[in-house]
Amino acid sequence: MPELPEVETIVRGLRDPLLGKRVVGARLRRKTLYRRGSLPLRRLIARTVVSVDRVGKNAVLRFEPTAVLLINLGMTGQLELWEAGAQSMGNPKHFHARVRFAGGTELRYFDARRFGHFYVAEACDLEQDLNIGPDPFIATPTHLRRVLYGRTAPIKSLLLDQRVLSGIGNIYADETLFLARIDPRTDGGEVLPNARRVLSSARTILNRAIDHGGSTLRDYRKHDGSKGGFQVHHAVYGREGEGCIRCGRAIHKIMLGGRGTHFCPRCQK
DNA sequence: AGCTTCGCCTGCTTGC
DNA sequence: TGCAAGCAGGCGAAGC
Repeated sequence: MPELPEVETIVRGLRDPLLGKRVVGARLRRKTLYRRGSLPLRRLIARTVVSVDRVGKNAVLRFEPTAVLLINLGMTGQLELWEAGAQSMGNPKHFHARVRFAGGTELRYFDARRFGHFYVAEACDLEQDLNIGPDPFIATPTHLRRVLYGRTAPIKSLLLDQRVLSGIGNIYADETLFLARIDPRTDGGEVLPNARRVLSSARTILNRAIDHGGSTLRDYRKHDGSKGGFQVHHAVYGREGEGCIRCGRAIHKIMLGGRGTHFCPRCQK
């Protein structure tokens, strides 16, 4: 599942190869992958990439003359950087879009479950149009306290809400709460005194994950087709029944807000 | 408004 | 062995 570390890894890999390149062809075959209000992908033809960044879990490419391409990978989206003459790594069965650049480089999009979204606009206010909050590297404890104040939903569910904090998905929500030693079922409003610890834990986990190129459970791949390495460092996610790395007690798995949630009942209060 | 559930979608896993 | 049901979940919509 491409969360912040996975998208950050992909974006870093795409930045140098794409900066300054001019689009000579672009096509998205499956219309359902467009986010509402998007211009067609071919609108990018004859424009040049001037920046490649990440906002929350989205990859954001900006162009001159003015245009912006926003890609959300959903659950199984893959961005492959393809060079002329190379073998494609993606499954052709799930090939949905390509952007061709002068010189022969292509950006290819694969997505088995098709939960991803493309959004093309002449200009856009990202935070407003995406309706997302700051990511954990940008957010302050004050911001977190403000958005959690009085909330009765479980903190785990609120960490998944991109309007509260952007970039965190199911894996890193569980890992963050383990490091912060907070029970995922705790009411959001009761976490206010620990907002600083939640934020610093999120940053620690996300930074570690980025250092390892993200977590590959099944589908996630970097831009060059290789896998991430952080999955072997998960403390709780996917470790139901195994021993807690801190106290040895079995990790529990419950459903919270419809999501599988992993935690140590002894270490997380 | 806030909280929860559902639907989208495919492929791997589980159970009969 | 084979088939059907179960499960995974990011995100937006719908229901309460």
